[in-house]
Amino acid sequence: MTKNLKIKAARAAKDMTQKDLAEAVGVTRQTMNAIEMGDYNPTLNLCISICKVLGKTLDELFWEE
Amino acid sequence: MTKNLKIKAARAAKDMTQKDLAEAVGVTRQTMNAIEMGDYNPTLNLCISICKVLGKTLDELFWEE
DNA sequence: ACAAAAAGTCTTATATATTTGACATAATTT
DNA sequence: AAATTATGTCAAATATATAAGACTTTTTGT
Repeated sequence: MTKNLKIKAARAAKDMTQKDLAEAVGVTRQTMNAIEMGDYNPTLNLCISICKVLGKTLDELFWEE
Repeated sequence: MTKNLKIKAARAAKDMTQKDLAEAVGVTRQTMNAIEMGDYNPTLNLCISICKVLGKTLDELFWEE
């Protein structure tokens, strides 16, 4: 699996730390970190929560051509 | 959670049964059924596999406004 | 250069996605 | 109408996502 830089970028755009995002989404900092690092297979609901907090869509954050 | 009719429709468009789709995706028929029934929180990788088999995108199958 | 904050990594424990098998009902086919 | 196929559902077992805590490294700020 590959790093998810889109989340990192969207997070930066909102000036949020991994911890901030994790709390906003209701998940652990370690989980958020693992997702960004790409060694994780998150749950759809978690993906959707992340999207909503960051104001992005599933395709924008989790789809790769 | 609510029924995922988008998957059902995309599946119908390809003339695939739940079992067909499940096998193409490498998952159990029960799992596919549960996802369509909406009482499930599938994994991102599984969602992506479903999308690829059905020729759709994450937003098209799993995003709700 | 130092201090503090943020990010990355590991281990153990817990919650939950997914499997397997079996059975019931709905829909199709002959 | 009988037989076959597709769908829906349940219970028990297994695999894996996520939690919690501790520690290291990297980045940022002063």
